[in-house]
Amino acid sequence: MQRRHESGAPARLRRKDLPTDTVALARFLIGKTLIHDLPEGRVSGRIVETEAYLPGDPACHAFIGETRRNRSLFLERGHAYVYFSYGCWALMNVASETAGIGAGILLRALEPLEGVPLMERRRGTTRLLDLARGPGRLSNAMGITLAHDARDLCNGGPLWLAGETCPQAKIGVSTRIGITKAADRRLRFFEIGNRFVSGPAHLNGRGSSPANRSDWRAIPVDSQPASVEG
DNA sequence: GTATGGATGTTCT
DNA sequence: GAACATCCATACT
Repeated sequence: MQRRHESGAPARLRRKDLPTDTVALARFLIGKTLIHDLPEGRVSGRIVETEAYLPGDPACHAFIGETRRNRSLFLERGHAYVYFSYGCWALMNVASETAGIGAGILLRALEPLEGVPLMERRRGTTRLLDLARGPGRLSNAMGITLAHDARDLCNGGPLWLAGETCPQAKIGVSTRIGITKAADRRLRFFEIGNRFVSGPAHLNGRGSSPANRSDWRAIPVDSQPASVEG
């Protein structure tokens, strides 16, 4: 679904606005705004896809214990964990839980809102759909690099989270993408029907055959985070 | 629309 | 030296 962004930025999210629980935060972030104020101007986008990496989760980088690479996951919620993936890409996460507990949310896709020309230049394409669909593209379009690892997104800095630019649509849940450990857990969240969500259609609520219906499901509006898996 | 394979560098064994 | 929360081009149905 296409959206025009409204004039004026939504309010900054403060740390106390963020749920502490990792699954709750992953769901909360869908529909919120990621903003980066660069010297060249502002780039921003609507978060449409996230993945939760929980405490004690074998797929979470923090599972092996705190190392130099993953230490940002152990920061208080609202800090960035940015790491280098597959030799080319910086992947952006938001640390969750309380300080000392290693867990976080991978931001997988954005619907571009502001600074589209800047994103196009960084990405080397003018295809709106390809600017920030996928975690590597997202960081590339937003100008997020390893230098942003451990940054606090809630301290008034240039990289920050903001509220919704329009009401949150329904959220779907599926298995996570591109992992081998704990691959059956349903910890990927996305805005149902949004074309800027990455991954195969059968995981995004757009599967054509009825057999694919079981690959994802809508989350009941009032469900508790603990009940969305399974 | 989906599937496959190569490229890339850091981290940890 | 293997693993890796990916992307892109290419070759299919």
